[in-house]
Amino acid sequence: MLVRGKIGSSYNNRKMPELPEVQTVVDDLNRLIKGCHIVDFSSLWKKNVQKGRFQYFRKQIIGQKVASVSREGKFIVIGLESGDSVVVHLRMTGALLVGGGQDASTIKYIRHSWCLDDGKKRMTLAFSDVRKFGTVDFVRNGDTTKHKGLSRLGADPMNKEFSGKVFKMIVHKYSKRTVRGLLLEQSVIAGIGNIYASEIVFDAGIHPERRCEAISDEEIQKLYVSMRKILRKAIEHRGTSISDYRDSSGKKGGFQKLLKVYNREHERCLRNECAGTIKKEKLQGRSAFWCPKCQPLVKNKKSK
DNA sequence: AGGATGACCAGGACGC
DNA sequence: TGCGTCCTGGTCATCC
Repeated sequence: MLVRGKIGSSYNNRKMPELPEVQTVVDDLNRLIKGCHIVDFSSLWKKNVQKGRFQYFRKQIIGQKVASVSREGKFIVIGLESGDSVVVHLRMTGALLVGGGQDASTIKYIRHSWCLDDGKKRMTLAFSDVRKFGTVDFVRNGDTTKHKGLSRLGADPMNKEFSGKVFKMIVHKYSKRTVRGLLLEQSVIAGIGNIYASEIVFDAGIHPERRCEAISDEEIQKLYVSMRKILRKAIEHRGTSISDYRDSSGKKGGFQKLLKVYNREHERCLRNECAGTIKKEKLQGRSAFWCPKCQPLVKNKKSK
């Protein structure tokens, strides 16, 4: 029996599924549900299914076959053989669990479930979501322009075409933004959330509030390398679990052991030779963590 | 007009 | 015990 009070004691320290967590789920689903037919769909929170058009959603997907699963920013796109798509966003506490992945900490929060058939047996794909912010939508012909969230997504930082050159152009274009603000802006760079934004700027040794126009080309390059490195490492470790995140088997990720600043307020900086203390502050309404010694706030230049 | 700010959504934890 | 506040990301309205 899980003692939830203990697990959730650091409630402000829970985590959202960001790019690496979503990628982990997508990779798992590709392995587990590709080729399955959708036999049935039910929901206990219809409000978040196609903005309340539950019957429409259900009708569109039943009988369809799962062709592939992919990621767009933090969205999970379940491609169907007809060309239509089911678009899922886990928001803060969502998890997609296949078969027996449910445990005590997730089973009581199942909001929607799909009954799938792989030709030999039936299985359940369950959407567990404590906060009920997660959404499920149907998109005809995979036309992403018809989906509000998908249509507004910026470039994917893990895409091969997202080069250092492209990143530099973005940083120059959004010169008035802070570095952290830029990393978190889904319409520019898709997939980075609070945890990884803090980890990336720490790795690059850049203060989160530096303005884009004030960072050197060398720093832009550093930031680019850190962004790709941190995200790649987190995917390798199957994401970060602080409280809620579970992969599709209900298991936690492993990247939380490698976090250098996130959730470490008042703790010692982990960089060798640094005696700094990790600072936490709300920036643009979200908690940011950084080491004031490793990431000094170099005065932002006034624009010329 | 671009960027910042705040409300909203939901509900568990926590302080009093 | 119970109430108010906090916290979280994405979206949207509003303000400067």
